[in-house]
Amino acid sequence: MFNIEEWLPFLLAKTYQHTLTLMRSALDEFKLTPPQFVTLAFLWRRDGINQQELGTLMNVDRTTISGLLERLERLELVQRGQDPRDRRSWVIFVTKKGKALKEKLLPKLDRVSKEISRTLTLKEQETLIKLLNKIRLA
Amino acid sequence: MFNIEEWLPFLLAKTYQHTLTLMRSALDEFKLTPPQFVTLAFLWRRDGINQQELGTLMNVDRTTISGLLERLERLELVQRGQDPRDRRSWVIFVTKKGKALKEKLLPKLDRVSKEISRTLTLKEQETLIKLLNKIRLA
DNA sequence: TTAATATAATCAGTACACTGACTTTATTAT
DNA sequence: ATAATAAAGTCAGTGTACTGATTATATTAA
Repeated sequence: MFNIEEWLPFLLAKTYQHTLTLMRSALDEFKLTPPQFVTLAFLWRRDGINQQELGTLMNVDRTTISGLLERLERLELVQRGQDPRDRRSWVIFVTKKGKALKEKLLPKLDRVSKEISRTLTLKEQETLIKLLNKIRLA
Repeated sequence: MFNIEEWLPFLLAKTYQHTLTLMRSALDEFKLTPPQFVTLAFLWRRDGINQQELGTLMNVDRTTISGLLERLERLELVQRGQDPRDRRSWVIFVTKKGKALKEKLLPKLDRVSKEISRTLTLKEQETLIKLLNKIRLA
């Protein structure tokens, strides 16, 4: 018998929604959304790439990246400049303001993942990450 | 050091997106979206409830349920009728057409969850479901 | 009973996330 | 060198998912 509540896609959807709620309250004071934070987190590591490359790293559609960066630019956290070697693409840079957020945001977001998995033992947390990674990289 | 790719919320987001892609191709021929299917699956079990109750079961916001049902009604898969005992609420019914989909959809969707977790052993699949459930019901 | 509160649903507005069409610039093939 | 193709990004349109405001109906308290 099919039980939707034990169906993997449903469980993933709901646990993900739950993390979104926690992230939103953590990010609220910064006027940032969860996907905007994730985008920043990728750019902190890999500055100066183009939208295509960023989308590939993040597993996000090109049109979605477009909008995300537009909003991050409006917040003055990133800046897009022309790539002299390929005039089709933008090169994305994190601004000083965007870099300054790093120290404040990381501890907050660390707490989010602890909060989500607070009912799991440390070993279970590791297992969960391992299994999700196995699916993701399949 | 913070590594976004091993961060639980990110992993949940990406595995969930992956399941959405698989679901979309499974549901394509039925002109149904993943959340629309989930809604139907809940209604197959619990017909005649109102939007509030459905939202609670599904963990979905009241306004989201509103839109989902409007689209399912447009597809003639559900129908909303007045509740004589409380004129504020609708009572939701699955139509004959909506019930008929059950036999066709369930096997398709069963295959989706198998496909997602095809790189996991059976034991790992059980573990994953157990851990996600633990988070969800926390 | 009337007034204050609460509840069910909708509406307006914002942000993802995707598809498909389009523009601009690069690359490749003839 | 030109034509065909591909790639980077944007735009329009649809569907979630949310917040906050509003409407209509119920419930509760004075």
